[in-house]
Formats: sequence, C-alpha cells, structure tokens
Amino acid sequence: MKIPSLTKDRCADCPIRHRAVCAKCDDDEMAMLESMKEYRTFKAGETIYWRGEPLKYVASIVSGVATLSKSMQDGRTQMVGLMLPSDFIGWPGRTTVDFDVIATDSVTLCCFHRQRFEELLENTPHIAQRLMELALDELDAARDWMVLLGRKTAREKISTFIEMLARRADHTTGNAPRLIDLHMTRDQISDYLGLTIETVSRQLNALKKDGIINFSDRHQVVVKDYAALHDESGDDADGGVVA
Amino acid sequence: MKIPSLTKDRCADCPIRHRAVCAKCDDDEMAMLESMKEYRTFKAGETIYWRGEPLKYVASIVSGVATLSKSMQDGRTQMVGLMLPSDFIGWPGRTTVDFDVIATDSVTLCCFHRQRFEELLENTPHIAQRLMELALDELDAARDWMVLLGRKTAREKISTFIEMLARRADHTTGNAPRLIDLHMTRDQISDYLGLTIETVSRQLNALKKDGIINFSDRHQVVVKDYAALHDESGDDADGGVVA
DNA sequence: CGTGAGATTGACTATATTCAACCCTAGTGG
DNA sequence: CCACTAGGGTTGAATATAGTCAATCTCACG
Repeated sequence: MKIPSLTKDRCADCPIRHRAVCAKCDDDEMAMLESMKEYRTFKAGETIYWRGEPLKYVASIVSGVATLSKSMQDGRTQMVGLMLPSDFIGWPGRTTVDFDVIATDSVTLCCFHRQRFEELLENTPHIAQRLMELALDELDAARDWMVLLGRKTAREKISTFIEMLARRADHTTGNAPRLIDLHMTRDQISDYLGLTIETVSRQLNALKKDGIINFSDRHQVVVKDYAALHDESGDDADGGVVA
Repeated sequence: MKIPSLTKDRCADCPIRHRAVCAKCDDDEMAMLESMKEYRTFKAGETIYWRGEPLKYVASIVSGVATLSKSMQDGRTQMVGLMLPSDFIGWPGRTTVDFDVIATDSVTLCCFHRQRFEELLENTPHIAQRLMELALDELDAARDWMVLLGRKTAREKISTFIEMLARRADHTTGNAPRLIDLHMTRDQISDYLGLTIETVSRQLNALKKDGIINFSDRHQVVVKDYAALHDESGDDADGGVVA
C-alpha cells in the first residue's frame, strides 16, 4: 500500500457512519477508532493492494469504488468483488489478501493499522459483531454472484448488473435512481460478469434497442423501464433467486 | 428442520474437535458447548434447511456431506457451497438461510439452538473468533469458485473439482489420497460446476481416456496422475489462481 | 429377471467467443 | 483551429464450446 495524502475529518460527519464497521459503536468506541484512523486516497486505476502483499492496514471505503480481482496465468481475469462506500477491505486475522484490490474511481479509505485494530477488537464486541455482519453480507453477495456466473445468460448478467448497481447506488432512500453510473469500463464489466468485452457491448446495446435502458454517456445508464429490466434479470420478485 | 435421532457423544472423542467452531475452546467453554449440543442425523437426499425457513439451529457437520444450492424460477440450479465435516451451517445474527441445505450423504450434525448459541457467543470470544475464521474461509472458497464459474473451461472445472476433493478429503495428513469419493451424482456435480450433466460425463470420460483418472465405480475416482490433473485445472502451482 | 434412476454417447444447435475492422471522442501538438 | 493519436467502444463474420435432444447403456434393487 502506498502513502497517499492524509487528512483528519470528524467521524460524526462521516457519510458511512451508520453502515460501516463502526455502525454499532458507542461514543467511547468511536473515540478509540477516531484516534486510530488515517484517511488515504487513491486515484482511478491505482492498486490499493496487490495479491499476497502484507496486509498492513484494514480499511473502510468512504467514497469511490474499488474492485477485487483474480487472474489466471494466461490472463483470464475474474472480478470477485465490487467494493462500494461502507464496505470493508481486509480482515482481522488475515495477513494478506488473495486478490488485487484496485481503485476504479478515485477512492478515499478510512484506514486502521491492522495489528492495532485486531488488538482493539479483543475488547470491542460491537466492532467484532459488525465485522461479522459485513463478512456474512459479502458471503451472501458472493453466492448470488455464483448463480449469475454459473447459470445466467449474457443478457441476464447485464440486466442483473445494472439492477444491482441501481439497488446499491442509494440504498438509504430505497427508490432507485434513474441515472446510474457504471463506474467501470466495458473491459472491467466483462471481468465482473464472466463475459467478453464484445458480448457486454452487444448486450448493453440490445437492451437499449429494446427501450429498457439508454446511455447519456458511455458510463451513465438511464433506466427507462425498471420492471422490464428486472424481468430480464432472471431473478424473482424479491430480487434474489428463488429457493 | 425435522427431528431425527439424538445421541450424546463425548466432545473429547469428536473427529472434528480441532477444526470445527469449537477448535479454540478451553475446557470450560467445551463444557458449555457440550451441555448445549444435540446430534441430529439426516439420510442422503433429505433437506436439512429449506431456503427461507427459520434458522432454529446452527450446526457443525460431524460427518457426511451437505450442499448449499440456489435455484432460479425456471429450475436452473447453482450449488453455492459444499459442506464437509467441520464446516458450520447457519450463522449467528441470521434468522434464515438463503439457499437449500441438502444432505448428499448420510449426515450427522452437532446442533446448537441458535438463540442460545448467540447468547453464549457474547461471553465466549474464542468461539466468536473461530466463527469469523470459518466465515472468512468460506468467503475465500466462494471467490475461488467464482473464478471457476466465470472463467474456466469445462475440462478445467472438472479437473479443479477433483483436485479440490482430493485436497479436502484428508487435509489432516496432507498427502492426497488416490481414491476419491465424489459424494455426488453427475447431476449434482453439474449444478456445482455450472455445467450440464452431459458435459460432466463427457469431460470425466475424456480425463479417463487421457489416462489422468480412472473409475472404480461411478462415484469413486482413482487419480492416476496428480501433476497432469493439476495442469488441467488452470490453477498455478500453489493451487490458487495467480495474482 | 424386470425395472428405473443414473450415466453415457451421438448428432445437431445455440450462445458466446474470437478475430478483425471500424468508429467515437477527448486530449495533444503543430 | 484542425489534424492526429490513442484508448475505449461498437459492429460484423466466422468459429468453438458447451447445451439440447434423443437413444442407449449400466447396474443396483425389488
């Protein structure tokens, strides 16, 4: 991890205060975390962690988007996670990560020295509990993605992807935004969905031709018909796969 | 969860004592768990949990194999986890599971009433810690599987699957067994690998024709050449995908 | 010995990939 | 100000891999 800029903001004003690892903390616990934290920023395209690199810091994403990706020897790459604000990077007890962590946008992290964070955890069950919840949320998300990768068609994959972004874009309000930022190039999308870049392009344009979405620019999608988009996703009414 | 047979065995003799959720427990903690536990058994094919069913018990697998699977409306099914002895089913804080849990073999579970287990956790950091490790191990496994589902060829999928079974079959000794039990029908394997049953059959027989494996019966595979099997898996020397 | 579930094999097909050409747009420099 | 460039994106044609459909086989079990 490189040594980018460093600032001190107030946790009370933090945009991810109620969703991040600190969500359940009381005032004392917040004070502990506040004294430990360091902000770091990364520019689009910078690598936050290389696979296998010592995990010196763990961190919450404050703003921006990062991806977790694994590559095979011959270059085939599969993205195994999309990290949005409030998501946690690195885990206590782990000394490395087994994938590359790359800033897609410009990213701001709220970092904690890993070993000090682990020590803090011993006496701070609120944080340990929240961390467990975050880990389980990621596990659920990973399993939903396994269904997508193993069983969905290209059109279903693209539809699910856009719908997921809409859902996560602002899950505080609950009403999905019309304009969605893809955050990624076609190349990155293809690595996330287990497709080629050409197939991603074709399917996006097919959805556009069918009047379900539109583009304002290459990375901004306008969802014209949420119901239709959902019908194309292969998921049931609740947004998950059916039992 | 149905109410099958019930026995009381000594934790000290338990085959999964040092790998399960109780691995880090001291004598007092073991005594607590021992007083709470109930064994339950399921026959091959029985459903341990239906998706969405209230999670009354959490459990360690003592023996046998269970699968976690998700299905889409039209019947397409993706297995999202393979649970072997010492793996943990259900998590504290979760009131349901989002997939079906099905006994593949005959399965013995060491069950704990979920709410009582959650209460116990409050004062038993050794268990909470171990639970976190188990969750993170599953997350890592899920991410490796995402690479398989999204990027590997049918032949690579089959090879990886057999190699994974060999690795997990007896990771206490470390030396991979020659004879490997698939535990599953071709149908279940295809749901695990994101393939069709026909492709599974063809690829298994292709590996046999190439002298890499052999069958003693439909569910028992003899690995004749581990190096060749590994070369077909698409993974690097360490068994994971390369960075 | 007959039955049926699971497994195999073959022929054909469809979906997504591959390979290749071309387009768009923002940024650069003459 | 415009031409040039390069990276990202689109589109088309041909191909390959795995899927589909269907027939057949195997073997455990009644």
